Amino acid sequence: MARRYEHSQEEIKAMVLQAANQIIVEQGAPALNVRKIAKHIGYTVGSIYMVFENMADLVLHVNAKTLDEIADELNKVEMGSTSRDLEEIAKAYLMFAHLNFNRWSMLFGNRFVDSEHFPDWYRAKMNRLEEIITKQMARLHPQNSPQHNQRIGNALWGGIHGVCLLWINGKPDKKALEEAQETLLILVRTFVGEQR
Amino acid sequence: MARRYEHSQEEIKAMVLQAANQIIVEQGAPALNVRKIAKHIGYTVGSIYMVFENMADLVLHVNAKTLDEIADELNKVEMGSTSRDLEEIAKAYLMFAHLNFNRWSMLFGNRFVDSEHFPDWYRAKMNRLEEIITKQMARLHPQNSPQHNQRIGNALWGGIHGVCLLWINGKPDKKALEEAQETLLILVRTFVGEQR
DNA sequence: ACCTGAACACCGTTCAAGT
DNA sequence: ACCTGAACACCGTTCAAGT
Repeated sequence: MARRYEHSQEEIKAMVLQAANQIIVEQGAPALNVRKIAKHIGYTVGSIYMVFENMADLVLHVNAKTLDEIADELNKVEMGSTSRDLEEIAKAYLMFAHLNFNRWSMLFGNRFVDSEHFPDWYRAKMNRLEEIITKQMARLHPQNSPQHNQRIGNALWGGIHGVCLLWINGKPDKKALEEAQETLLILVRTFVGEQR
Repeated sequence: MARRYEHSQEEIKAMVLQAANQIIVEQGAPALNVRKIAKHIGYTVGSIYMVFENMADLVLHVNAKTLDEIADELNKVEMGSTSRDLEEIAKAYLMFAHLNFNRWSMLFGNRFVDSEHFPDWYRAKMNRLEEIITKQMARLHPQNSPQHNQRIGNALWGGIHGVCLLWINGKPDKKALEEAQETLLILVRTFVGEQR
C-alpha cells in the first residue's frame, strides 16, 4: 500500500466532496464523519487531510457548493414584475430547503461550521444571496439610496430565511410547508406594499 | 465512595443545569460536555444520567430556561402604541441575543439539539415567543381573522429572528449590531405600514 | 437506592513508516 | 511525493460493582 498515484490531488478533492455530499443527502448531516468519507472513496483518513485542512474546511467547501446551487436556483426566476419576482424567489428558496433539506440544514447547524471563522470567499457567497433580494429592492424603489435599499433588502432576506427556519423547527410536514409558503407570501407582499 | 445522599435528585438536576449554563456562558456551546459538567458539580458522569436521559435532554432543559428568559424579557416591554411596542420587542430580542450570545446560539445550533424530536412542552415555549408578536398583530389589525393575524405575526417573528441570525453570520461586532438594529426597525415599520 | 468509574464504541487529527 | 494505518486524545453512554 501507499503510493497509489491513481488520482491527482484535485481528483481526490472532488471525490471527497462528492462523497461527503452524498452522505449528507442520504444519511443526514449528523452521520457525516471522516472515516465514512474515506471508506466511500477507497482511501484512508490520512488522505483526506492531504486535500483539506480539517473537517471544518471540508464542510465549508460542501456548503459553498450548496450556496452556489441556491444562488443558481434563485437566479433562475424569470424577470417579471418585481412583486412577482420576489414571491417566486422566496418560494424557490423554501423549495430548495424542502427538496434539499439535509444539505440546507448543514449550512446553519454548527457541526464543523463556525460562522466566526468564515473566510472572505465564503462570506461573498452568502452575500450573493442577499444581493439577489437587494437588486429587486433597487428595482422597486429606484428613488431610494442604495444603502437604504440594502437595509430593506436585508430585512426581507432575513425574513425569508427566518420564516424557513421556523418552518423546520415546527416539524416540516406537508401542511407546515404550505403554511410556510403562505407566510412567505404575506412577508413579501408586506414589503411590496400590497398589504391584504 | 458511592452512596452520598448529600443532595436530592432534584438538587442534582438543578446543579447540573446551573453548571451546564455556566459552561456555555463562559466557554461557549462547543465546550460543553458531560465530563466537564460532572467535574463542575463534584459528581461523576453516571450521576448525570440518573437525572437526565442524555445530553440532548439536558441541553433541551438548558434551552428551555433560555426561552423562558427571552419571553420574560420581551414581555417586559411596556404597553404603548403597537408600533412602538413591536420596535421595542424586536430590539429586546436582538439585545438578548447580543448579551447572551453563547446561550442564544445553543438554541439553534444542532449540537445535541434535534428539532425533529422537540417534545410538546418545549414546542409550547417556542410558540410563546411567536404569540407575543401575534398578540400585537391582533391589536394592530383587529378587523383581521385570528388566523390571518397569526400568519402575519409568524412572518414578522420569522423576520426578526432571521435578521438576528444574519447578524451573527456576518461577524457580530459593534457596527454590525447597529446595522442589525436598523434593519429590524425597517422590518417592523414595514409591517406596521409606516413605510418611509 | 444512590453513585462510582471502568469499559465500550465511537469521534477528529497526527505522523512515523512504508513505497 | 503520496498514502497508510496505528496511535492519541478526546467524545457520549452504559452498567457491573460497591456502599
